[in-house]
Amino acid sequence: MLNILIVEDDVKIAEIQRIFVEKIDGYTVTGIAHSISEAEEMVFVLEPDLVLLDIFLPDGNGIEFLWKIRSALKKTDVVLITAAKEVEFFEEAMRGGVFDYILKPLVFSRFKKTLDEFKKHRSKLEKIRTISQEEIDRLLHQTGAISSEEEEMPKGIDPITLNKVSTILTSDNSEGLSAEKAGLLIGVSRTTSRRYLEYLVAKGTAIADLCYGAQGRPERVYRKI
Amino acid sequence: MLNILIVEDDVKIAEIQRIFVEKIDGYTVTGIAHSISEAEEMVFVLEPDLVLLDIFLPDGNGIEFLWKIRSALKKTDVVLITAAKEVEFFEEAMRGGVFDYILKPLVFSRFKKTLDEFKKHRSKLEKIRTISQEEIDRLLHQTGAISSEEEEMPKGIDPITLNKVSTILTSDNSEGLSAEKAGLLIGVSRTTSRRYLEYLVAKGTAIADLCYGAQGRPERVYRKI
DNA sequence: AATCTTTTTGTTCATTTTGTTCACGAGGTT
DNA sequence: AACCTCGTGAACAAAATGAACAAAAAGATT
Repeated sequence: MLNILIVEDDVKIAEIQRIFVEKIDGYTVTGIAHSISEAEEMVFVLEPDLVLLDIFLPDGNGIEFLWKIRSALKKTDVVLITAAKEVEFFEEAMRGGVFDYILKPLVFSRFKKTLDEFKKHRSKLEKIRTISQEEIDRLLHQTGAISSEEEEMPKGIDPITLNKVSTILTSDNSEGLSAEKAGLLIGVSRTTSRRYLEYLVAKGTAIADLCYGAQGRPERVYRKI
Repeated sequence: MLNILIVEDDVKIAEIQRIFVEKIDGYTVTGIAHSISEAEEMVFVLEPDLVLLDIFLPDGNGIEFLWKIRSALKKTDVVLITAAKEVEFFEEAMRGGVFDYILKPLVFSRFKKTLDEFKKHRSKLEKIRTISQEEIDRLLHQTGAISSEEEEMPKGIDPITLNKVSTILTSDNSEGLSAEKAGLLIGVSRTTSRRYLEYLVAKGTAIADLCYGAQGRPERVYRKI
């Protein structure tokens, strides 16, 4: 059984979180705090496994509270649940080693996913005393092992063509390349260059944007990350 | 160019790390420290983007040094490179928000993967001011949007354009945005921006109001909920 | 209070580009 | 030689946009 402390000033939202937690097996809510001061009183006594923490509270900042937890409790993890969409908060949260960062409005499916992951995470760590690189990669990034150099290519993707597309995308200095233009530069059809560009987007190596013309459907342009 | 500080007591291994870094585009090694005390002197002056940090050093513990970095430098990330296979260290590192944890012996392909990810990570964060749940999931867990249920877009609504409209509406601090003005800011026609703004109203994410001028039909202005 | 003038909305539809399907041909295998 | 596999691109349906225009909503004028 994992213990949870909810820190959320909005009474109704705190209640929703409690109901959500109780719908998920293996968790107990041992405390609910509606302010940072209440939370500080409770967290060091309860020593919960997990704190569900809001950032904006009337009497303090959730991230500062996160640092207090970090300096005092070595076994308590934190999930931020907040409306703060600014990257600055997210960056601070990452450097504070939060387990997850959930944006409001709270959706049950997303919430459950985090708690399920956390349960898995804890039980995995409990079972082992020493760790391997594969396990680290899985736990830290939830990504499989590096598969020792050889990148698995999906069907329809050829390494040589991919390299060409990737290269001209990198060397492009204008405001993005359309599939048409990219294809022309390499000497393949729009269809093919598009296939590779979309693959890069899916992989996270490139991003897609829209370029609106005088009329007609806008052009999809691709840029390196 | 991202700056790296290497903290590693073994001179030979430190040298290997320097050579590895120089093989990867976009990075410069600005300092090498062979002890914690040297590292402390250097890190607060250099303020590197990334510290490659060992845990066991003759005059101190890398994880304690990590906490010193965390409390003083808000823009410096850390990758642990260590032979410490014990989960306790790994857990502490996770709670300290390390970017990655690499086990010795150091393999170039694994090392490069981390630095490539870090470069992507930084440039992604640079480009955005506000963040979505999808982006968070990507950045925090590298799980490529498999997680959340695919949001079905109605015909005529493109996710990219929707995101742009939604963003400028959120960042608008005046008394509401007209379709005309919103379109101008994004680079689309009034017709298009209107289509998306009305979609947001229908979805309940935005509200519409009227702004009466000196004469003529009043202007419809949109605001975030 | 009826009508005019002004300004912006709401809608239609041509235009442009996307996204998908499927046949083709190169290269390898039985 | 027959068969299979896989990357490619021509062809086509679907989608997203904006110009144009009629309708609407307000104040101004008679």
